[in-house]
Amino acid sequence: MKDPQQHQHQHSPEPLQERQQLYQTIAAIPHGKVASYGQLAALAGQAGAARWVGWCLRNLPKDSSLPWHRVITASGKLGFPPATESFLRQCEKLQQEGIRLKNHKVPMKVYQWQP
DNA sequence: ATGGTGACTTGGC
DNA sequence: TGCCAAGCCACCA
Repeated sequence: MKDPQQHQHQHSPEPLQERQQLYQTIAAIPHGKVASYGQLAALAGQAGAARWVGWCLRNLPKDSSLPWHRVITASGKLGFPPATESFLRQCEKLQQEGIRLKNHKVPMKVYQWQP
């Protein structure tokens, strides 16, 4: 095709289903393990959409029981700035699962989920 | 349509 | 090890 952009009719996309796929992937992270945003995006069929994963978690329903605390950055840092309420909540939940943070970071070599 | 923002990632210094 | 610039994705003003 000469001009593919003109042929994108993209009628009703279904981001819902893609989000469900992501939720399912996050729910599969075992207790005591963590996964990175990018890793989860790829596993959910959305490679390269790490920021989208962050957005989904940000907009997670309040009543959701998803283990959001097991999702961290690829470098082992948490998604929140240190000393924030959310940061502390996540810290506690991780520690409850036996995950100890070193200098505000999770030792990925040890705790990263490897499906 | 365009530019800015964020619970990101990767590659180079 | 750590900071920065680009690249990426979805959303919003």
